Amino acid sequence: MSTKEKILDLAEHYIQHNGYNGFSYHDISSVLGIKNAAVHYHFPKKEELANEVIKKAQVQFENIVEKAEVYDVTYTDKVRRFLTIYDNNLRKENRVCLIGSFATNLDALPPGLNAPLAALVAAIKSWLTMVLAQGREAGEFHFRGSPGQRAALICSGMAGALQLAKILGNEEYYEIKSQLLNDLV
Amino acid sequence: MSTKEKILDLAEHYIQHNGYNGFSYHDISSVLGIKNAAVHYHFPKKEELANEVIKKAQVQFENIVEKAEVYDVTYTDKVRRFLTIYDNNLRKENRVCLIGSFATNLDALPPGLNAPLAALVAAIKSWLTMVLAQGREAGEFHFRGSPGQRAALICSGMAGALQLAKILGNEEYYEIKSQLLNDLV
DNA sequence: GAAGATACTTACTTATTAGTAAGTAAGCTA
DNA sequence: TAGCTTACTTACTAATAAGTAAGTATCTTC
Repeated sequence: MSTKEKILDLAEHYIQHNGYNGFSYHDISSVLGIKNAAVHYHFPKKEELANEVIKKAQVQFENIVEKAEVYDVTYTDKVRRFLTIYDNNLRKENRVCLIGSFATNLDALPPGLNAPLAALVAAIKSWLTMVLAQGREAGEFHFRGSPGQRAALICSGMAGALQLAKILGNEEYYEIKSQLLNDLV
Repeated sequence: MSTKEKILDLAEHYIQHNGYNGFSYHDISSVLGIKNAAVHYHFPKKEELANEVIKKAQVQFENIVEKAEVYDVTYTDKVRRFLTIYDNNLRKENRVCLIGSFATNLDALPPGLNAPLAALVAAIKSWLTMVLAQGREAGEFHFRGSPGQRAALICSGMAGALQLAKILGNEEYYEIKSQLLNDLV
């Protein structure tokens, strides 16, 4: 893995553990055994670094969508595959949802991050809404409310679950996840 | 309102808008037209300031519980009263849940905040679990899963809803809230 | 009316922050 | 082999951070 990729991974790590204002270029460089100027060489501004982290999440989401398209036959499987994103965060030493982290510290963020963040959230909500609508159409889901509302609830519930897990432990996460899935069928 | 109370209110404001690491004593003092040392006079360390904010939230929660005990006859009303805490955050220029904010930045927080935070979350979950259990016993609720699981889902969903509202707008919040309530009955 | 407490200000310190300018060693390219 | 590019280091800067020590004005209490 290149230094640039390592920096990006560490930035992601810190954003999801400490928040955007809870880490410095020195934190990253010291872990990698390089100087903070080397981090600035790859990502001149912290805002650009955060922007790349968001882009990476967007790509990761698009990969999930693609795999769901190819491999998953049931809509439940598609939703479950989507939720592995959150599972992975839990496994990575109790990371919080990336979007949740940015949203929480939104007023202390460079304003340039707003647009890419909104685009990512909109893409996720739109895809999940579609999957839920189709799943209901196919008779697989029987939830109350509109697919859009339900999609918003799932994203919020999962993001909140990761936060709650940090304080009360991981069982909370799995219980919330299973309820969200149960309320779908 | 005393300067001390004003400082506390501003700290709460910043924690819920910027996160613990997204504001400074200078941010607070400049708004109040005093010097940063005056803030240190009332709250010597930032950790103590944050601790007082948590205590304030604990008191606020206990007031809600007390009022629910006295005024609310149905369990639905008790839950609705509890959810006004989140409504108020939304109204206050889209504040995020206080606990959610601390949880998100947990790894970049003074470790002394961990215990009071966990105590607050435990108290909330415990009370809400009780209300949901009694409401189901009384035939008022018919949700799936255990009351504890359902309580965790409601707290997570509401915290996530406030975060989602910051990015996609306030309608998301109300839709999520109404779904959480609908899934109860 | 003297003594102490309250609520600050002035004037610092030390540490950390994002960011930069200039230099360098190693590898690739014409 | 001369020159360019890549990936850094060295050595800064200016701003901001939390926190402190000493001084001061005002109010309260005996």
